[in-house]
Amino acid sequence: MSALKDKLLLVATDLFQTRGINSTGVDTIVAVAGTTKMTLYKYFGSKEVLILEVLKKGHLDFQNWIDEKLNASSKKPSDKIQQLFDYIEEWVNSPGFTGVGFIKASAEFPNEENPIHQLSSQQSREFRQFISKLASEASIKDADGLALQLSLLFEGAVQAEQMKRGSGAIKYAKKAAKILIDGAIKS
Amino acid sequence: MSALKDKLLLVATDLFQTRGINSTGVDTIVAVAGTTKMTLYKYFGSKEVLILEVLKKGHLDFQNWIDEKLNASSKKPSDKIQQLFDYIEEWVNSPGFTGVGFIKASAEFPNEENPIHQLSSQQSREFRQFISKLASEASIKDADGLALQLSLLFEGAVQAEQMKRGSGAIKYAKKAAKILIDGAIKS
DNA sequence: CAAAAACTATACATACCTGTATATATATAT
DNA sequence: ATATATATATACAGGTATGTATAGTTTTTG
Repeated sequence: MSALKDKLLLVATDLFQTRGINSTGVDTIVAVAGTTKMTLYKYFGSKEVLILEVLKKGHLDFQNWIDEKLNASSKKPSDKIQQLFDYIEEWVNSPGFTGVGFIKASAEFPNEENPIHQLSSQQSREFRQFISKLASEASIKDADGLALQLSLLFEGAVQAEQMKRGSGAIKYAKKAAKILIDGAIKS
Repeated sequence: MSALKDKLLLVATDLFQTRGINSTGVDTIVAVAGTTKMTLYKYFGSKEVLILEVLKKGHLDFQNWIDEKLNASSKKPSDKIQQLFDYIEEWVNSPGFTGVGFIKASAEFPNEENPIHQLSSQQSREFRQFISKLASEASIKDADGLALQLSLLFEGAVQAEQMKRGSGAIKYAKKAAKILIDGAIKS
């Protein structure tokens, strides 16, 4: 991967999150990245492609990070699901955190036929399936149901944290998650 | 209130939710409303004012609707908080539902100094305080904590429902809410 | 009926957007 | 050292956005 392409992805990720996707022009992106439009359009054929790649990279980075954390800390499935929100909290509170791409993207592109909306929707679904797999491995009966509930807490908390940093939303989401997980295990 | 102003607010509300705020031009709004830009700019001095008024009306309408429902069904505080998500479900599943304004608006205007973001943030806070008051009247100890958790579920579920209609998110949010409320009552 | 208010029709100024065309400079590699 | 790939600089085409200016029409009201 070229250094400039990487830089463009990094800058675009930050600007999209802090200023919004539609409100960020390609001129701004290349200016901040220290390059020109010609280069941007060489690596990404259009702004839409750039947005899609930003979303893909963000999702992949998060998935890899959380996967690594969970595997490093414990091998027991029942521990993993319990620790999920601990790591989400750590991730949200990390300095570089600017939000979750697919949550904002789906709000800015509500049309279901739009490729950006479709990718966002798919990533949300993938994350839910990831939680469901954790729940399933922890022998929880209604794994899909619990996964949906936990993903609601996750998306709600990230939303709240984006709306106002340091809102404490994650802390209470974590507590709620524990209650829901414990309830799902017993039943 | 003028009939045309009302129509403009109605049309703008729908278009903002279904196509996004930034993606909806004033030309489109006046065309659908069957009037002209001159009229729009007479009632609303700018697009920003229109957006703010759309948000205010949407929030007020929802608050009035849910307030009325809760007061009509029961006078017992402990019933009210339990029924909150029943009515939210009814509201989300109603035909006219197109989403929650302040959730999308805060995503499209992430800058905390933007008046639209500030109003969205305030409305989210107001709704949380409304839940907190319900919880408090139902003699729940950590009313603020529970309110935050329920609002996360609410925002997450609406987000999910906006992302994909008929996702069943509300149903599971309701179940989760019940668990969290019961847990908060006992402790 | 006549005056005032409300509304329409249309053109336009200004700014910004994405995407491209053209020409030039700078590394890198054989 | 010279060809090739990579990046820059800049201008511009075509579209769309918000907001305004001007003039004419309809509706309401006294």
